[in-house]
Amino acid sequence: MRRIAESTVRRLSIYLSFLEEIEAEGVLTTSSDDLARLGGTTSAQVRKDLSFFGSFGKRGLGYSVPELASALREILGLGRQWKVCIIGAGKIGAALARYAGFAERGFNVIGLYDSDPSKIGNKSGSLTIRDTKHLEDDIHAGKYDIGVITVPAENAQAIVDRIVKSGLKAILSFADAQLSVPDDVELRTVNMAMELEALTFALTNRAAR
Amino acid sequence: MRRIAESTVRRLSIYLSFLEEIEAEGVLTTSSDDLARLGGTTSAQVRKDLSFFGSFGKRGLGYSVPELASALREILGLGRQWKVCIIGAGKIGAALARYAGFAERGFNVIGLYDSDPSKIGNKSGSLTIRDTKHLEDDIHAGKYDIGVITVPAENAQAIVDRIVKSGLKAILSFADAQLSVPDDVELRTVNMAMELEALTFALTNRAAR
DNA sequence: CTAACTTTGTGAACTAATTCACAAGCCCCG
DNA sequence: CGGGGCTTGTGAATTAGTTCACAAAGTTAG
Repeated sequence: MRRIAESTVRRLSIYLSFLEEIEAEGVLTTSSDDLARLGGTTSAQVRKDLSFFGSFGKRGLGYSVPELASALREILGLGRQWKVCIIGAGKIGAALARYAGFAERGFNVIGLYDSDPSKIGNKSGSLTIRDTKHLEDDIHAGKYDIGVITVPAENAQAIVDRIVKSGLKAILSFADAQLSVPDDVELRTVNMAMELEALTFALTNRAAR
Repeated sequence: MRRIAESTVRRLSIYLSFLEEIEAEGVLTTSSDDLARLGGTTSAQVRKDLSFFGSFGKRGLGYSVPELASALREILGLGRQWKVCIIGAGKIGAALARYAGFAERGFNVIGLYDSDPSKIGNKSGSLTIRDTKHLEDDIHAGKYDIGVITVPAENAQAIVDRIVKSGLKAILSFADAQLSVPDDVELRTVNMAMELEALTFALTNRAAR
């Protein structure tokens, strides 16, 4: 399989969320044009994106909503349950731990860690906060597929190094820090400062656009 | 000015955060090579990114850390304070409202809204939760530059429509929904589902990469 | 002052991503 | 059952973004 662009994967997510929405409404077929209108792209782009993975539509007719949704779930790896741990039981970590949207998509948050002794043992929702010193053992035991990092920026790289060393291959970081991981580990960073700066850049340079 | 790529703006943020880090350590000069190593890019990319905005270095020597940091702050629109409101005082909204990282960068969260009568009037940190029915008036009064949306996905578009109509030009959304805004409004979306799906896509298709 | 050494800034070359445009396939109607 | 009308799937063309490669400009040492 050819290397798939990140932008393509992002759009597949968008298509899928739209498909699930209309699937729930009982809509049976849709078209690349419909998908494009919602996703803010073009119908050619939609078809090109899908074409990397196969051929899912019927010419003259469009796509079967349930079939395409199911195919996209498979492509995106949503055909199974994923075990997630959150490291950092601060405000954001706790908010994420209780975020229902995760479970709906097959992401089961089954571990929450912190290094602050005053937090360890406390409950956050249904989870008991564990000491980060157990992280290595828990990861080795295959407890988790994905780690979510919500520790302060200055501790983030150290935690990442530890969990990478223990064999975790996918990390989502909310730390305002530039992290580095080996090539075989997938890292995504949600950096609020960066998003806000993209906004202020646009506001400041509006005249130029 | 030529249209600046989003990827360039993102990298400028990364360069700036590195510069501020070493500025605090008292480092006086740096090079495109240093900036590249940290940002996970190449020195040519760094120089190209900067070249869209002018010429900031000295050949043979590199860049003055304070000067380049200051130039980047100016370019990114961080040379001033920004007034931010958060709409949706749920878990995530409340966590963001108290997030110290915002203020450090000149983003002052001075308004927090919710439509739930049981929340209105409550305090979250130093902010009192206001009824969303005041949003239009407050925006018209010029209270805010940027709106952060943390309402449930199903209400997000309605809120966006209201604040756009009231004249707000920059929105950061955390709702798991595809939102649409007019061309002259800048919208960024942080979609957790999408980030996780990018991870599971990578995990599922690892062999192919 | 000159030569050796660095590092920037930037056209040119290259690579990646998007859009175009149209043949191919399928449905429906008469 | 054949023709008109749609919509897909996909090479080709275009546009956008990255990397190369080197002249220009500055620094340092002798």
